[in-house]
Order: sequence, then C-alpha cells, then structure tokens
Amino acid sequence: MCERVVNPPAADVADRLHSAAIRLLRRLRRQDEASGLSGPQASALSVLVFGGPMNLGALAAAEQVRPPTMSRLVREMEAFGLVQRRPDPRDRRGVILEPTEKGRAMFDRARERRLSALSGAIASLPVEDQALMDRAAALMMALARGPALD
Amino acid sequence: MCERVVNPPAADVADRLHSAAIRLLRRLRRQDEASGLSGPQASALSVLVFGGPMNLGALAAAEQVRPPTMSRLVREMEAFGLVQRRPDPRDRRGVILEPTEKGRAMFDRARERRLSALSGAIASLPVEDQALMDRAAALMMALARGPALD
DNA sequence: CACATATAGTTAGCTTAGCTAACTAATTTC
DNA sequence: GAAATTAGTTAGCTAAGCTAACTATATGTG
Repeated sequence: MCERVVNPPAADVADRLHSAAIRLLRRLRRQDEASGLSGPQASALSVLVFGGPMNLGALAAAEQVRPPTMSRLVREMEAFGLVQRRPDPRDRRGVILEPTEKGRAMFDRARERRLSALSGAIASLPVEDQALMDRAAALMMALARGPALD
Repeated sequence: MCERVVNPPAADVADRLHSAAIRLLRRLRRQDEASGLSGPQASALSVLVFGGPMNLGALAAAEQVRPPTMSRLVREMEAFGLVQRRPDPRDRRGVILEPTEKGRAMFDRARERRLSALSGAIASLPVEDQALMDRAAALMMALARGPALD
C-alpha cells in the first residue's frame, strides 16, 4: 500500500556513521596495539599482503595518506622487520615495498587477534547482519575513495 | 534450490570494516576541521546536544574515552565558547556540561558542512543503500559499546 | 566523630598519526 | 643539456589518545 521507505535524512545517517566509526576505532585500538601492529600499520600491511609489492606512493594513495605519513609508517614497520624495501629497478628514485615472512606472519596473528574481538563480535551477529556489515564496509570504502567527498 | 547464503568469513568482514572505518575517517578529517570542530569534538558535542546536560565522566563514558581525554576536549570547546561548565549542586567534585547557544549553532553548521561531504555522498546513494548505512551505523555503535569486544 | 577509602576531575608527560614545507635525487621534456 | 616534474625523506607542527599522580570532595566504618 505504501511504497515509501522510511528514509532517515542523509545528515542523520552521516552523523551516526561518523560517530559510530570514531567509537568503533577507539574501541579497537587496544586490541590492535596488543597485537604489535597499530591500526594504520595493520591496514597498510594488508594492502601489501593482498595487493602485492608496490612503491611507497601507491601505498600512500591506497591508504589515502600523504607520502610523509606512509614513509614514517613504513620506517617503523621496517624497523620491526615486517616490510622490506627494494630499490625499484625501473626508477632509481623509488622503492618497492613488500611484506617479509615475519610481516605476513604478524599480519595473520593480528588478524587472529582481531578475531577474538571484532570478528568474534561480528561472527555472533545474525548471518544477514554479517552480510550487511560486509556490504556497508564496501560502501564506506567506496565513499572514502570516491570523488563525492571533495 | 540453494538456501545457503554466501557468507564472507567474519575475519574478512572485520578486516574490511576496520580498514573502511580508518579510511573514511581520514577522508572526513579535512571537512571536519574546516568546520571549526574536530571529529571527536563534533561527536562529543552531539552527545551533549541530543543527550542533554551531563557530567564529564558520563560524557567520557558515552564517547568511550578516558576522563583526561574528555577533560581536554571539553577545555578546548569551552575556550571557543561551545560548551559551558556548571558546578554540580549535588556533588561539588563534579561539573555539569551543556552546550551553549553558540555550541548548538556550531554543531548545526558542522552538520551542514558535513552535508556537503559525507551526507551529500550518502544522499546520492540508492535509497536502500542509505537505509543499509543507517543500520550498519547502529550495529557498529552497538559493537563498539557492547561487551563483545573485551 | 574521625579517619580511611573511594570517586570526580585535572595536570603532566608520553605516544602515535596525521599534516605542510622544504629538501635531495632521479627522471622526463623541450 | 637545462628546466621542470616526480619519488621519497626530513623537520617540525598539531590533535587525540593514554597512564600516573595529584586535589578536592564524598562516603563508610570503627
């Protein structure tokens, strides 16, 4: 009879999403740090693990961070032996970054540890809510990445 | 025929959600700061605007932050005349916080400004995706708040 | 009642993560 | 081959989180 969807105003959705993201990340920080990888480090490392070797600029772009920020993150991860720099044979200004074996192991461990937190919590949601969260994550990624936020 | 839902492993959902939240907030930071309120300030102010006057400990708990962190956020917002401290008549150790008129106005302005960013982007999504984001925000909030992440 | 303990908030000081500006070195372009 | 561009780093700033230690008030108990 009534085909209208009760559609919360976009500004409300935006506010709630914003606050929810802030609080969720605050909450996850402890778990992250206990695993030996900060959130930003884990996120960058996952790009390297899944995306394969790439140079610093590409990684910074993928993570939507400025080069100096990524440079520091990489320096720290390198100091812990988690990533390796190789000179780029095709451009001697550049470097190629890739995870070390230790880096991959650490990433898996952090992932496991997050499993006892976020993914444990997610796993306890009804299946359809899990699917919803997955889709929401994809949408958030697209929003963060797209031109709509300029 | 096949009733099985293709259910991404919870760890994958967790990873994607984690990275998506990090990137979305990074992306929003500029807009936030251009509006004169940082993300954490806007979030705390919204709690005061919608939740009414409360003391510092309650606000810190609502924002899932330690008291010293909230104390600093409040001090900064107070310096800009956005929130007011009143002594708590029932406990002279405590303070009661409430937004000033300027604070409410600033909150609305930040909200508007975010409208030109996040909520503009959200408004351009299909209606069902908007509803999905709203539900996802509620779930994230519940996860951040609940005991599941201990 | 007095003293011990607990609680609300602040201060001090540390860390991490973001940024811009300025620099070096290599590459590309004209 | 000189000029302009690009990749990455260094230096230095700010914001936001934390713990530890402190002050002042409340509360509870012998």
